[in-house]
Amino acid sequence: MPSTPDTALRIALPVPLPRAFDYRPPAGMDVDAGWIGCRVRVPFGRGDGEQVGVVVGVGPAEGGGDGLKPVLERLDAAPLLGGELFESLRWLAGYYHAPLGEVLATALPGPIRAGQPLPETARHGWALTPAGLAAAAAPGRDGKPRRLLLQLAERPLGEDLLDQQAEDWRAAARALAERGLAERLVLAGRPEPAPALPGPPLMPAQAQALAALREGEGFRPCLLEGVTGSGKTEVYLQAIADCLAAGRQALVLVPEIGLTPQALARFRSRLGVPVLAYHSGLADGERARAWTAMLRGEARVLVGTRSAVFCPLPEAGLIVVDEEHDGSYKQQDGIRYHARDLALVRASKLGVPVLLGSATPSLETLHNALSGRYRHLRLGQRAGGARPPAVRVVDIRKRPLRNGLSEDLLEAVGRCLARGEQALVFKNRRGYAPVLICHDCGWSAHCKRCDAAMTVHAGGRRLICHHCGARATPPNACPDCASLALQPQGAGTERIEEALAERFPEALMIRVDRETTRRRDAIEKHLADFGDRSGILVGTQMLAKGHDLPRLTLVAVVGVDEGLFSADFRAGEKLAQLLIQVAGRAGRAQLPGEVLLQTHHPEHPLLNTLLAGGYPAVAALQLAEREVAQFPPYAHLALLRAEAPTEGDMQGFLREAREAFVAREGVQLNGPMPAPMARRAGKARGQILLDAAQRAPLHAALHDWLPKLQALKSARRVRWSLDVDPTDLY
DNA sequence: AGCACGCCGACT
DNA sequence: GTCGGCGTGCTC
Repeated sequence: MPSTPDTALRIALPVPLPRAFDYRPPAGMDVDAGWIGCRVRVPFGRGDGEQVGVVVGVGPAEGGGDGLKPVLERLDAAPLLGGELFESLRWLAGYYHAPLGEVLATALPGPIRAGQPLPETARHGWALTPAGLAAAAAPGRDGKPRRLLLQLAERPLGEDLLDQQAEDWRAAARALAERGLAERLVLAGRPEPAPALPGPPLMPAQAQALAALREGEGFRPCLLEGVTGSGKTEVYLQAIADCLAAGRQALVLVPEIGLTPQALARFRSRLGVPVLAYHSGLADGERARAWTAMLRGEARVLVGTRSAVFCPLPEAGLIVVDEEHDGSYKQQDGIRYHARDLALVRASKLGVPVLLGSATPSLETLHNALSGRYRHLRLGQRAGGARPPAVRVVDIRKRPLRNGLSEDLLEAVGRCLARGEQALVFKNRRGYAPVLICHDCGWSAHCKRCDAAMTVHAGGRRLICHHCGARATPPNACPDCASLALQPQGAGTERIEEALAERFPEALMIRVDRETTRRRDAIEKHLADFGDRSGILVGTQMLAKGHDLPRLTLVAVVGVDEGLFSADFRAGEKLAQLLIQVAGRAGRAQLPGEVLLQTHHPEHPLLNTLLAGGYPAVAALQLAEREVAQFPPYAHLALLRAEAPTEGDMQGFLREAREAFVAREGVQLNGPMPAPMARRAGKARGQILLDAAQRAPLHAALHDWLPKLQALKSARRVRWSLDVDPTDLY
């Protein structure tokens, strides 16, 4: 469009205001649509404040164009956000009812958002000199330099790629350089797609799944359902190799605890191109570099956690979402987006296949697969002929428990150790005991700032609130009745470890939970130390997936009952997923596995269904329940949460919010109601839940409602947020 | 969210 | 007599 005197630039800024801002072009500059997607520096607010924003539109100013401030500086010569990614981010802003500026701020790596120039992404590599090429053609003495020489004779290799293939190539390279046979240089352009290294032969089910994935073209959402060990990763690898061979980029999303060095190493050792990692543990500069390398097409494969879904894919060929049911794909603060759902939207706009993998698919995804919206690819049995583990329910009604452990369970652990194998005792609760109770009057230690009991730690010498982090020293006597009969009630991982150590004093044992495993790679270290020696692992969720434990044959689950009677409508689904995941750790081809579920409710339908029919049966049962109760995926939810220092402010806001809601056909408003934890960290918490059978009226209602909420004076006294498709109703 | 402007308590 | 508390209003 021609630039007229009143042409303005619409700019999204990283502020929580639901609109863009108009600016005048920089003095003497013409603007056109080529500015859209570029970053600009603009004056903002009173005083001399500046912000970096993104141009989202060019056209006549809405207010006539008078009194607009000028753009100070254009930061990108070419759009940073173009085409599909920009469209997908617009979709995200609309779907989650979040300001576009904030969405852009969430999507861009820190330094890029802050206006820094795009980082240098050039790769250094090694190539043979003419003398080197001649030497490669002639016979020579075998050794590391010789092998590198032959490798480089085929093509120059990037240092990233050499790092991926062997850790000790640098000495060999230096030796070649000293003899004038090889030289270090900057590699221009993109990595040549090299043939993938051969993997194990595919089993029939894997080959079928791959063939079904390859069929057709354009957007194809596929659910790859297969139990632990059925070879999902092998299908991913082949699909990625296809994608690379076609000269296209691949994005692989993994859960937060799934991006282990082993997982990365597996991708790296098999794909003939550099594999970039992207996760929250990366330094700002590294994230910016990986993002930019994808933008420039220099990087071909990116494996990352939730936020990796925002990386540019100018030459996309495939998106993989591993463990698609995993809760870490949903962001739980700021813009509460679901990375799996954004991955689907991106794949659709990009016209590429998206592969959702899981042994225990979310009910949403399963529903889409069963109704034919997604291709449903199934992998049947475990690789290498391993049998599924035998599952036994241990009924502990009226049985004495020693620190939460039944005699049955202890004996099973003893037998496992006697065989020289490994046992995993799983308890979804860290600490010594979940509550300190007075045996005489029933008093229990509660957090002053939360509606929650304090967890006993350090063998009874400390109380910690798991919700706000508050610490306290346990009283010597009951504050209510002065009795000295204060007892830790129930058991967490710490107490279970203690009890097992008492019973099996000789056994090697480690505990893996947030306490013992602060750092990201600490699990790896722990498990590497453990190796394949016989012993006991005690732990929480953290132990449920990943990490190869070849001698693990017994999995004992101690904390089943909490999940059976939770108020959360997703509790059953989550418990079934967790049990399947943790049970999947037991057993290998040569060593059959055993799983024990210790419960007070052996007759519970969820456990019986799981035992009789596995996850598919539980999923079918849960889907039927959701349909009757009109919960997702048969209905759609949005949750307005509010928290304030005083109960009155919080309730006042939610009351006014309710009054501001304009009734709409097909949308129900429930509440205000207290949050399941009505007080947390000293704040009163409440919520309003909207539900609707169809998305369209729900989103129309939210579109009308949000500006009204923003305008409420009571909104200033509370922290509030809207969660579209909440996964937890707390 | 920042940030500035604006009217009421304990300090040099 | 000031420094500063955070209430409320605005940001092209």
